[in-house]
Amino acid sequence: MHVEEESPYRLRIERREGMRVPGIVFASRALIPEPAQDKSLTQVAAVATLPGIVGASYAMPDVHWGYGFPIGGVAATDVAEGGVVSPGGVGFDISCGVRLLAADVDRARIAPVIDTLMDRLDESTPRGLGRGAVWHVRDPEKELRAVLRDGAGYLVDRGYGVQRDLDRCEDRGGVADAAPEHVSSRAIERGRDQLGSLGSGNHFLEVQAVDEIYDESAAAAFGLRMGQVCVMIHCGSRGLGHQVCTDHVRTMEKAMRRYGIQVPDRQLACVPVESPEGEAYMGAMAAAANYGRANRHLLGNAVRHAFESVVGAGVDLVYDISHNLAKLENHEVDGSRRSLCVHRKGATRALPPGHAELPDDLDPVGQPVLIPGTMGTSSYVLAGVPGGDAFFSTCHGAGRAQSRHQAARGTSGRLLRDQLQDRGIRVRGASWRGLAEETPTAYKDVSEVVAASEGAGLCRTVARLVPLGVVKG
DNA sequence: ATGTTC
Repeated sequence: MHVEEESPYRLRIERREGMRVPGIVFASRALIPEPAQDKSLTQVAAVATLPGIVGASYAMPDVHWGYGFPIGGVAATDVAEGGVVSPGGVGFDISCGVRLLAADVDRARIAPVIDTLMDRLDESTPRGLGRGAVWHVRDPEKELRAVLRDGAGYLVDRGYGVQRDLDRCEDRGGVADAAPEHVSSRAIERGRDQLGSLGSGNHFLEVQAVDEIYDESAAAAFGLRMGQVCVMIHCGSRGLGHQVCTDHVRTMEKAMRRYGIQVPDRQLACVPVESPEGEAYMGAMAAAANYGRANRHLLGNAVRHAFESVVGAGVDLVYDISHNLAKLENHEVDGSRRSLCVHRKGATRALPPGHAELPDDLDPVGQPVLIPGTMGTSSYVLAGVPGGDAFFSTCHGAGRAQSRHQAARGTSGRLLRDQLQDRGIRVRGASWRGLAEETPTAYKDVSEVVAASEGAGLCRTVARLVPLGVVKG
């Protein structure tokens, strides 16, 4: 494939057979995965063939191979022009995302109790495949439907969490047009006993400290100061979101022929946003997104209780943002305002200062963007900036460079835990195998990904966080 | 990512 370097951190894949728009990859050549084992640039080109796509098929610096769309992909379709929605452009883990909490305490003050704190978080964070959850209620099915409709707001009404948890959450804690009736009974059954659980894979809960501040005024507006203790939670919508994706991909595979849509890869199954199948998916996806926010909300609330009892410190939400979602947004395209379906898969929305959807206190600085690193490495807090041409989007994390199998072959979970603990990072794992698969050497360098994102004009860097202890899914 | 197989 011919990839031209337009400028540093901006590679271009020119239009050819079937592509409606070019491909734009915001990366240095060094950040592009090896094509022999990773077909992500082919996927960028394939996404460019989707009906109604506008601008370009974009990829972020952490791009790597995914289901249909690349992970790190951004694609927007024009709804009024027959633009499609594709579950592959959202991913199986609908509304997977990151929640960052800031404790009212500095790292020096928790040093004497950090092991106790990690033990408490270890106990209070259900994780691993299909095991338990924080949430216990009398009528789970009825309450689950309320969560699917209203998201975290329903939980605050019921006495879990506080108003700031909603003010500082994307969409104020819940997407408005969720349609629980398009979530199958099987999906609901899978989600019933998993609300308030981490899951597995790259999901984690980490106690961190602010180690570097690059932008004082933005950090202050976000509620962050040097040396402060934070908690980062990375998880998604568990089995419920997975089942929603599976159900609607199946429906679309059959329906798309009726709309005369042909795609180069079966995993790019899609239908017009404005079709019964498209609207059903959008509604079910929104419901799964509400489940995802409620999931992180409950885990964050458990963290708050752990800090209260072990440290005697309060914990405030900095922000909660998804990196696997499609949203209907208005953007200017070729000089006119259009309603677009913006798919972000392994890519984070990054609203600039002054954007109407920001809460008042974030209006002058832009939206916080939360970038989890890998185990033992830094994480970052970024902010949205004006301009950029990927519909206000940026990277979402380090991005895998090796398969899970490859990763596990190169190390062992026990060895990895010992290496991390030797560096003063407490590890509370779920499985040795899972730990080995998440070895930092299986990922790109998150600092390079962040530098490329800023260099490409997609965001600016606000703060760096370093890990003190990790509860691993 | 995922009751890692419909």
